[in-house]
Amino acid sequence: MNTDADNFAQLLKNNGVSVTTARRAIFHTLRDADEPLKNGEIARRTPTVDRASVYRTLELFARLGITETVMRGWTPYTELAEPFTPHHHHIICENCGKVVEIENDTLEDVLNLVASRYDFALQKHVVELSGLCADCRAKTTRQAA
Amino acid sequence: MNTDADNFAQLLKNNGVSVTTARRAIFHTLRDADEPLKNGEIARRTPTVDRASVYRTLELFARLGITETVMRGWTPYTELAEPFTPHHHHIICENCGKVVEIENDTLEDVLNLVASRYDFALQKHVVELSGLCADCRAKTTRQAA
DNA sequence: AATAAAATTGCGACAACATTGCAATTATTA
DNA sequence: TAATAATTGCAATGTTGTCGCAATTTTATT
Repeated sequence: MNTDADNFAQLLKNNGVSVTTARRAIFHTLRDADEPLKNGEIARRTPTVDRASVYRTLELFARLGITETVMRGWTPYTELAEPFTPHHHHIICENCGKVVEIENDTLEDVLNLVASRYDFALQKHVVELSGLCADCRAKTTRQAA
Repeated sequence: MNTDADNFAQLLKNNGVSVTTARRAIFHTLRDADEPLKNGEIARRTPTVDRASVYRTLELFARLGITETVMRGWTPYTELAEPFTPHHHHIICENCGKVVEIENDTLEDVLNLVASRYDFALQKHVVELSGLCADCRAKTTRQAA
């Protein structure tokens, strides 16, 4: 078991970069959080590693596809990508901030369809949806009327 | 004519905030660029307005839905939203950086469908697709084989 | 297991980006 | 056009991200 950590190490080796304690530490921070974090926050939660190294590592992770970036408000958040976390998207309530993970094959299919229509081979995609959740919609409607 | 600027002024008034030269200047910067800009870049391109005011204004614009934010790489970019710019998405080639605007109703429909399935009333969405364009795919394939 | 070579890290200094309080200015209202 | 309210600029400060280089750690080799 502990397959994730192993896959992670393997992935680094396959790409000809070293498997270091710093990289493991940052990977674990991401793993433990299991939700998107600001880059600064990742640095803060990994005090054993220097800020500069954190950023360099994060850049590496992104390049190797270990992490992905999502937008929340105006700030970019980083989270582990596909092999280490199930593929999903978020939908955020603009009023209460509730975040729900969504998984939907139709959505994926349509994205690929659209891409191919423009003669692109889709590699990555970011989908961020936001609106009003049922609860807030009820409240808002009440006071709006 | 000059409807856009009028709509803009109207929108501010409707929301009970002042129509100021600073706000007009920033609006024009966005308008002239007609592509997403980093917030810092917006400040740089609007030297008549103090940086602090630019950020405060940008925050206001976002709140009023005048602007939207898209992610490119790790940095958030701001661009004018719906009423002032036609609704569209981008697909970016990871190799040559080519950016193509896409417009597709099916995509929109699916997004709404998905949202409603989670009991959300969709208000905004960000969709960023990236992959390989036809040209680059041809080249890449050649050398990969 | 020991060592040489290569890769990565931490450090310190720095640059860019963003935020805050407050006095001066500008827009709005009557 | 004067009074009031909103917004701006300024200046100081915090935060985030970057860079070069010497010290350390990892990896490859024996």
